[in-house]
Amino acid sequence: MYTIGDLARRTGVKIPTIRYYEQMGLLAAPERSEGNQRRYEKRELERLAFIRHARDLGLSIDAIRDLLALSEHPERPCGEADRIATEHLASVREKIARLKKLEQELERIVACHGNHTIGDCYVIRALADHSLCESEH
Amino acid sequence: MYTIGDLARRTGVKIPTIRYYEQMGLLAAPERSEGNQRRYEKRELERLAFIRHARDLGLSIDAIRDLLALSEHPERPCGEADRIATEHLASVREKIARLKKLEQELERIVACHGNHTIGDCYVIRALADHSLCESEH
DNA sequence: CTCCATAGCTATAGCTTCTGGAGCTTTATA
DNA sequence: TATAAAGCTCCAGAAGCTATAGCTATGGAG
Repeated sequence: MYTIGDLARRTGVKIPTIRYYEQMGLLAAPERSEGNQRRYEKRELERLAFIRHARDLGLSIDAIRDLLALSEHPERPCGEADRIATEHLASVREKIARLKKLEQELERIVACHGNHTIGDCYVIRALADHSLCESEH
Repeated sequence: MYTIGDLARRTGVKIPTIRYYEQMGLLAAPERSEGNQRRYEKRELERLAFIRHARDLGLSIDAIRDLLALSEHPERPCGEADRIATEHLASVREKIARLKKLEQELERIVACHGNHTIGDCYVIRALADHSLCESEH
């Protein structure tokens, strides 16, 4: 039996976050002690570790809920799990692409290196005038 | 004189967002018509375009507030503006690095291609067992 | 057995950056 | 002048937590 604090220490998920996951339906409401404190089994520790890992990978709460539901049916085909992960990979790649464009634009903007005045600072002028940008963003 | 709708059309910032920026102190409360509707000058249109552009580049509301304050003093040195932009560039680069790690991990995870069952699906197993990961994240 | 620190409880609010809706008023146009 | 489009304020919600207040339970020492 684990207390909520045990779970927090073992998974690195903060206590209020564990309670929040319970509220969000990622974790079932666990048994309680006589004094109304949550008491968890090993299964729930593993489930929380799964959630933590998926969150670290950037999956949404909704996607995780779906994956957890799928994982309860080991005999079913895994196409759906694959679809969720693949879609997420695509969204990660999109984010990377977007950020790289920003990176380029920012590199150009900071080229002024702060050694003159605001009045002719490229940072300020570039922000004020979109047409100074090289690409869309 | 522009209405709030004119500003929205010209900058691509939605009307509730313009009002939100006013609340957040990025835009000063503008003049009002006799019927209490907001009426803007060209200056404010330009200011909003600046904000829009900076948001597109991913700068926070706070950073933008600082940059706007700086831009009111063209005679001052621009080191501070440069610092804000440079810091932001660094944070963009960090995000890119983190996302690339995620991308790699997800690529490995989706390699199972959904052609078997949940029970031996690599997506599910990888999420359940962090030790299957190659790098930290 | 009592005391105390630590840990847990609930409920609620706050963060960030908007977005949307309800219910009403103003403005512009025909 | 009638009416449609656009504006107003206020409030709630989305995501994923985090923090606080005010209280109770637990576990070990003396």
